Amino acid sequence: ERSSNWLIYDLCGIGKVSEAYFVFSILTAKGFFPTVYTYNPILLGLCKAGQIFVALAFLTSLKKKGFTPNVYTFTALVYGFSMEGLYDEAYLILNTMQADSCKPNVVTFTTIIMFLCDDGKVAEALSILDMMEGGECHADLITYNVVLHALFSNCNFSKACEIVEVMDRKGFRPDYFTFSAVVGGLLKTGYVRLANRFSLKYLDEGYEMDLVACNIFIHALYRGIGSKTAFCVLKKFLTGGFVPS
RNA sequence: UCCAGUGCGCC
Repeated sequence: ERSSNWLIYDLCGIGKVSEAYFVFSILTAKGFFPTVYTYNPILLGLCKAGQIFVALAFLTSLKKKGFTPNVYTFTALVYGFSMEGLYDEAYLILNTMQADSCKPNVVTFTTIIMFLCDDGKVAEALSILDMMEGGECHADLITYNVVLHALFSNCNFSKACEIVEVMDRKGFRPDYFTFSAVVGGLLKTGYVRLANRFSLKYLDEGYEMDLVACNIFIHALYRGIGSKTAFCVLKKFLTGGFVPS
């Protein structure tokens, strides 16, 4: 049964959700008992494919058979609704999931926040963040990264500074997601000099680095300080064992 | 213990 979950998980991961569902139906027809590890990946796969209503119907049928959803299950639905811009429905899930003794967690809220931001509804996203800060479910680094990404992409620097101060006060260390969100936003909006300063600062402080961050920083340096600096940084990465894509 | 959320570009 572990390996069937595995197969279903991998099928969903490569976008073959109907194949995964097919495997699921065969297995259950043979008397196999699915768990959250079996159907959650299918539900999320459906949601990511824009099939939120199929996912809903599937969940209804699971519940009828006595299978229990968990917070991952509802977070998948929240993902699906938010992705389609159906925020009222997403909010409704937050309330109705309590009937299945599930409470939304930081992932659930961060998911809505992210889609609201991408949809230009940053003020509404920030109000959810405020609500979290006032409640028992606190924002984590990913939540802040998502919000900073939106604020820097929209040149809302004053609010961004507030957030950075809150992060600092709470002891959250920025990571390469934070910096690529910040530098990427600055580059996109034309603040090349600022993007350079952030890049150099991050590089100086010897934080962790990955390919995406490397691309962004080299792009920033290339457009700002110039190709020489960018090339030096690239060279440093290459000799450090980085494999460019 | 096997399930969920964040960043560049290409498509």
